[in-house]
Order: sequence, then C-alpha cells, then structure tokens
Amino acid sequence: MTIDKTFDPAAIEAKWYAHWESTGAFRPDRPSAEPYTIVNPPPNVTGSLHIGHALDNTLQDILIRHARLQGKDALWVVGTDHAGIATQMVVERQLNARQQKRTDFSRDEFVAKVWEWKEESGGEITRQLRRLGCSMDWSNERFTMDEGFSKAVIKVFVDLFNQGLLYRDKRLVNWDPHFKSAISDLEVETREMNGHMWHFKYPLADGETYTYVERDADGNVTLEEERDYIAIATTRPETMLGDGAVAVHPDDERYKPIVGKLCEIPVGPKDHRRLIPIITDEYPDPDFGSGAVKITGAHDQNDYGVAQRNNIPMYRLMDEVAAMRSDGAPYAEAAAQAKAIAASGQWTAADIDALNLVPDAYRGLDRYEARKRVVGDIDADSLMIAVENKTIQQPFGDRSGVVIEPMLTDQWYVDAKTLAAPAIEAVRSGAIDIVPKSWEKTYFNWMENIQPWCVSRQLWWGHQIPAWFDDNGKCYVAETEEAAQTLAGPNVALTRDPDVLDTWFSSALWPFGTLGWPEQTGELNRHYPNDVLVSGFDILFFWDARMAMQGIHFMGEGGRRPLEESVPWKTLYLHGLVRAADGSKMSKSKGNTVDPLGLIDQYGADALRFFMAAMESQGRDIKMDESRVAGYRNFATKLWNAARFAQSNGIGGSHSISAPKAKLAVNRWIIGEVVSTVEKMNKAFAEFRFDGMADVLYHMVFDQFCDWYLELIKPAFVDGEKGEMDSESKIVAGWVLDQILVMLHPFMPFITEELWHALSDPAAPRSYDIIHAKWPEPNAAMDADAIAEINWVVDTISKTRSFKAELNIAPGTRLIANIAEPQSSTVAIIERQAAALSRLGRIDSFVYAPVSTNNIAQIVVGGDTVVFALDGVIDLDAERARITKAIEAAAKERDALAGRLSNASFVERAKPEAVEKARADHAEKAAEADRLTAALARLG
RNA sequence: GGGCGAUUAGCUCAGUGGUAGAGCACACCCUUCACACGGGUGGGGCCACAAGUUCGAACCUUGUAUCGCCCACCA
Repeated sequence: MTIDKTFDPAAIEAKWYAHWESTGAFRPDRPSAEPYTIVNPPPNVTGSLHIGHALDNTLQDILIRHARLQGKDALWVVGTDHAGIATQMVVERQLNARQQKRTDFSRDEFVAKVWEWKEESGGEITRQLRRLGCSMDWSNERFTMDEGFSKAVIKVFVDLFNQGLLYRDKRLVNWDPHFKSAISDLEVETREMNGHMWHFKYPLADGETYTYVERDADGNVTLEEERDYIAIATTRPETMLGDGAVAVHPDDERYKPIVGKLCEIPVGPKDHRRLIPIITDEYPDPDFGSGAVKITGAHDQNDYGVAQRNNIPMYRLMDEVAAMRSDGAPYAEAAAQAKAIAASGQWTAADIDALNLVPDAYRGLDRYEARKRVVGDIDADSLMIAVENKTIQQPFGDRSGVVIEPMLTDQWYVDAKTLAAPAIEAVRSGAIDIVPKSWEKTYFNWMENIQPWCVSRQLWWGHQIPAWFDDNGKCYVAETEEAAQTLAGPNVALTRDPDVLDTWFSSALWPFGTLGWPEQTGELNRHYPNDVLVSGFDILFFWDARMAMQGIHFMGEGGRRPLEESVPWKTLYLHGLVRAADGSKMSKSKGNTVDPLGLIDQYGADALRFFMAAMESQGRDIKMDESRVAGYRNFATKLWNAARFAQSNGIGGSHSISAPKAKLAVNRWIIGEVVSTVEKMNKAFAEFRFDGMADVLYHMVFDQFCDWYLELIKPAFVDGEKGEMDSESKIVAGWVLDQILVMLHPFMPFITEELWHALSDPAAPRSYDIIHAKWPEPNAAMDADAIAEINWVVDTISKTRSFKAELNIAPGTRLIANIAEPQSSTVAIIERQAAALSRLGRIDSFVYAPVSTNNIAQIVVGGDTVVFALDGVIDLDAERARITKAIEAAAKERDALAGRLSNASFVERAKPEAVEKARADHAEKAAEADRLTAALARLG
C-alpha cells in the first residue's frame, strides 16, 4: 500500500477505530498476563465531550495503550453516570419548552421519560470518546443505574445503615430552592457579594432598662447610658422571625446586667411579639458589631451550633422554594404555642417544625421581599439603629446558581468521619500514592475535617433510597420492599422514602461496582485494586476521596484485608484544568470554550492528543494554545513524510524486537539513540511525566531521525551510491522507524497504526496491529565511538552551514576543506563519511595540507581546524568578526572554568567528578580558544 | 483567616545545586529529488525582588511583591 502524498487524519481515524473495536483489540484475551486497570471517570450521560474530558481521557489512553504494548492485560473500564441533578435538569428543560413540567407527570412517568431520553441521546459522549481514539472496553460498558450497579448501590446503602455508618437526621442542610432539594457542602460555592448589615433594637421585656457601659482598652469609660434594648446586627433580617434567643459572650461586661432576661423580636403584630432569652455562649465575638448575636438555629450554620448547645428551639421559616411559609395555623396561634413551648423547655422536633412563626402579612413572600418588608416595618417603628454596606459571603448552588438557604430538614447522612480514617491511613502508609505529591496535604486537610455527608436528594431521577416508613414514621431499611416488610411485620403499611441518592454516592463505587461486586467475580479479584485513577483535581473531594472511603470500607472487608488490597487504586494521578488562552476558566456562560471535536476536525485526533500530553506537566493547569495543536499536526505530517521516504526506498517493517546488528557508525549511532529514547520514555512513564514523554518523542523523530539520520543515510539510497552497506541501513532504518511508531502509538494511535501497516513488507505482512505490538526492548547499548563519529560529522556540517550563512555565501556553494594536521581518527572518519559530508556539508573533498591563501574561513571541530579557501567570495572582515565572536565565547567559558578551578575551596570541597569535569571542559575550551586565536592570526 | 501553586526569551511552558532550554512568533537564506504543515542559519533572558546557606543558587532557606486556585461559621 503506497502512502498518500498528503496526510489526512480524517481519512484514517474512523477506519482504524472501527477496526480495533470490531476485532476486540481493546481487550485482547491475556488471561495469564499481569493485569493493568484503569476505570474511566464516568462522564454524565447528558454530557458531550469538553476539552477537560479530552485531557483526562488522553492521559488514560496513553497509560492503557502503553500497558497493552507492554503485554499486560490492560482493562479500561468505561461507562456513564446518571448524573441525577444534571440529567433531571435537562429533561425538565425539554418539558418546559413544551409548556409542560415535571409535576404534570407521575414519578414513574417522568422517570420513564428520562430513560427514554437517555436511550436516545445518551450515546453522544461515548461516540466522541471514540473519535478521540480512546481504547476502552466497550464490550462491558456500564451505567450507574444499570441493574447490576444499582444492586451494588442499594447493598452499600443497606450495609452502611446496618453498620451504623448511615443514619437519618434532622440537621441544617444546604437547601437549593431551585431544585427543591438538599445538596452537599461540596456543591455549595461561596461568593463575595455586596450586601448590608442592619442594626436593630431588640427591646427588653416589660420596659426594663439597664446601664450600658462601654470602655476602651485601658478600662476608661467611653460611653454610659440607660438603655431599654439590646442592639443586634444582622445581614438577614427576614430570619429574625425565627429567632430563639440572643447570645452574648459570657465575659462581655456590657451585657452582664441583662443576661437571662427576655427581649422582644421587634417585628410582627405588636400584641403577639415573641420574647426570647438573652443567653451566653462562647460564639459571639464581643469586638464585632454590638457583640450580641440573634440566634436563628433553623437558618444559619453558626446559630445552629449555638442553638444546639443551649437547647434553643429552631423554627423553620421557609418552604421548599425559600419563600416564607404559608402553611399551618395563623401567626397569633403559632406565636402563642411557641411561647408555651419555649417556657416549658420541652418539645420535639416535629412540634417545632409544625409551627409557622411567619406573621400573616409576610406569608408566601419571597425571602428577599420579606426582608424588605421586615426592614421597612422595623424602621417605621423607629427600632432601626443603622444600616451599613458590607461585603458578605453568600452561598450559591453550584449547578442552579441560586442562593442556598440553610434549612432544617430530615435527610440521610453518611458517617464520613469513620470512613475517612482508613482512607487517610491509606495515603499516609503509601498504599495510595498521590501524584503529584503536593495534593496530599489538601487531601489530608479535607479528610481530617470531614463533615457528615448528606446523601439524600429530593429528586426523582436516581437511585431511590431503600428505606420504608410506617404510619408512625418508623423507618425500615432493606434491599427490597419484601425484606422491609419482613422487618416491619405483617399488616404494617409501608411507604418508600421518595428521595434518591446523591450521584456521587453511587459513583464512589465505580472501581469495584463495575467489576461485578457484590459478586466475587474473577474480574473483581484480578482488577481490584485498580492501578491508576486519573482525575482532575476539581473532583478530588467529590469523587476521588469518596471512592477511597467506600472502596476501602467495602473491599477491605471491615479491616480484614490489608490496605494495599483494599484501596481502589494504587496511584491517584491528579491533573489540572484546561483553561482558555487568556488563562480564564472555560465556561459555557462565558462563551470561551474550545470544542475538542472542532480541534479534531481541524488538526486530527492524534495532534490534539499529543498536545494534551505535551502540555501536561504534573499538576499545572493547561492554557489552550491552538498554535501548538497545529504544531503537533505538523509533527504528524513530518512523521508521515518520513515514512513515505522510507517506503519509497524499500525500507519496510521490521520483525525484530531487538536491535539489528550494525557496522556503520550512523546505524550504531541511531540504535544508541533508540536505546536512549526508550530509557527516557520508561523513566517518564514511571514518573507520570507526560510532557517529558512527548518531548522525548518529538525530538527523537524530528531531530535525530528526520533531520540527521535520514539525511545521513540518503547517499546510500538517493545518490546511487549503493554499496554493500545500504542493505544494513535499510534494515536499521526500518527497525528504528518501527520502534518510533510503537513508542508513539499511545500518543498518536491513528497515524502510527496506519503507517505500521503501510510500511509492512508486502512479502511478509505484519502479523498483528501496532496496538498489540511490543514495547521496545532494544537489547543494545550506546556506542561511544559511533557517537563521537557522528558528532564530528554533524558538527562539521553545522559549522560549515553556519559560516556560509554568516558570511553571505550561498548555501549551495561547494567547497574543498583543508586540514593541515589532521588527527588520525579524523582521517578515518572523513573516509567513511565522505558521502554524507559531500551531500549535507557540500564539501567535495578534504586535503590534508595547509592552504596557500589567506582568504579563508575556518572552523574548529573537535581537535581539528578545518580551513576553506574562498578567494573572491569571502569578506575577510566579516570572517574576522565571526571568529572573534567565537573566540570570545570560548574564552569566556574557559575563563569561567579557570576561575572556578583556581578557587581552592572548589577543588577541595566540590564533588571530585565535578572538579574532574571542570578540568576536562576547561582543557577543551582552552584548546578551542587557542585554535580559534590561531585561525584569526592566519587571516592577517 | 489557613493552605496550595505560579512568577525563566515577545507568547506558551520545561528545567530542583555545577557553563540558561523547547515550541510558537521574529530576522535572513534556501522552489536540494520525504516533507513549505518543509529545510538551513540567526537574534532575543541581571531566571519577580531582597537577604541567607553553599566552593558554587533559576534550583535550597527566610522574607517581600504581584497573580491564580482551594478550604474556612464573624452575626
């Protein structure tokens, strides 16, 4: 098959992908090989491939293809995530477009619609992953809501419950009023906003007064007045309606006279205003605001803690959309009950939750409208002291973008603290290796301060929680309804908890749930723990940490298995984010996203992949740079053309893993370059340095192979100087090209597969695809003599080109070189390399005698001074300047080295090899400077 | 408030103790028979700043500045 003149990625990509997939190439049967496993972070089933996926999946595919080339049983598990909120959002949006809404349907109907949608459109991202060339095991594609995986999810829930590690609790949660659901701490994003702080008077009960005294740091009285109120500052006046107390610091002298007394919430109908106690707690900071804090346990995280510590009732004020409650008894009645409850000190959570303490006038108002009204009403009562502008930290839902309302609700929680302990130990002990290491600290910090994980969501799409309630609210947790019924006993009517589980609760099981767990399958035994997990650091807490917790807990069999066997993966590789060219974060709303599919269309998947590898230096973010993608497209084209050259000269596929035997220096040299490249690649793989891998390959192909090796062996093929040696060069060139293709394959799978077959010897075609080739093991060494020889040749050619360019001599000018007193080794090199020196250096011949003219250009190569007679074409002043510059450069280095060597402490204290090297370098530079000085003198 | 990272050529980035590198961009030359998505030759950096450790610092220490990210309950 002749290689086309131009490289067209689109022409080969689809072909090879289909070939690989249809032949099962991604998962060859290697039952006795060492397993190597990566699970792919399941993309949202709603999703389409964004640039971050391109990075993440390219890195994984490089690792998997590399492992496959190493002969391992490489398994890359793939699947999609049901993505509860995101997917429900998409389908609801579609309904909205048709003037319908979710609640027009029954839950079952709606869920059926989502499934329908999933079947229709869920395949987009998996098609796109194929376009990127990802070699996943599609034959076992999974979905987080498929039957087997769902079974695992339910079992985990039930087991955790039975182990006391999962429980139902009424706590303050982050409530997203848009989704009408609880969300986890991680899904809340705090932003700084311009807001206000209002200062109000809370009048003391029964018109009581006290002497309010303020002192400066020295104890001098700065203010003393009679007050009939306590001053309160708040950024959220609408929550005053649910205040249960006012707290001051126990050491705050100003308020000591009134601690234990009652004050009045200054809002609502005057005859039914509630009185709340003034209590002490360590929480208030006497130096902030007035030093007194209103305590609204049901709508503020801080207050919640204070209320809990002091047994202060927490009154929920808002409904599911964060509007002021409009349910329950009228305000007057509720306020009276609240008074009774507060006075008794005895209540249940249900009692309190039934109380709607929103005054009738505010009921049903949006929380911000209610705020305006509260402030206005207090102001009208002359109870407002001041309002100041203030930047406040406001929580937003990361998906909905609306302001989160802390809300007291019943939810399911996982005891994350208990699960985190072994996960912390796993990283500490090295059972999990985090790369780059700098993330360990972040991991520890989060894990050590972990809070209970709220895992229930008030959605319809997801794994419905396997808990049933009887009429008394008693809860039964079991894997099936039958089992729950058995727990509850006969004739007990049960209702299933309508909530679903946090998506991350299920995806946390991905490393073992996809391998068949809870069944003890062969796959599970073989591929757990996974070898590596590749993920963006942005999901370190969301996903990675939770996989570690769940994996160790369930696969560790309650600590009976050692951590090394329990962890989900041995290495956690965290990469950065792909950012826009200006460094900003890519986002749809900013409209600065780059579509990876567009880049593939334009430059080819191989180029995009190579870009991702080349830019991935551990841990750093990647700025998008399209010119660089174009550069790697050029690189692919370069390789393509090198292969064309090879093919047209009968250089074909090699069948050898080991390096061929070679006599020619150029061949021994390039074999050494392959050896060196393989070593560098192996090291880079061991260290997960993707940029290093790309760099090594790029320079091997461009510099060593194309620019020098192919040029150096051209005489044998092109100039018709076919000696006995051309067959050796053909064999070596074919072998080298094969090694390059194999090493490049994980990065550029398409072009390498194409060329692998195109370069096949028609008489003995390849017996396997490159995807199943063998990673190079040259079984050869660097050859010092060959390196020295090729260095001499390369140096001579480069320096000859250089002086021509600098002296404005046409590069094509053919010259004769004189070496007055050549070293014997030089003569031998020149004899062997005459053809290359002629073709690349345009040097017709070498004469071992001085020249008779002073119109000369001179270069120093190794220990030789090479002289070119240039009567009539040389500008001697320019040549003097050129040589002078070279002398200066050599002399500068020589002197620097001399300075170092004359420093007694350097010679005494530096490492001997450093001293030795300095001596050698100094001698070399001194000799070079001397030769150049002599050359300058010859010019007269 | 705590933590992490960055600061190296015009741009994007490598470089962790021993003479400053790559790609792109730039300048000049080359329509040489694999490749103009090419070849050749060049120019360009007090490695953010300051002090310290060391025979020797882009690299180690401390501090400063600027930028970015993460975490955190000052109402």
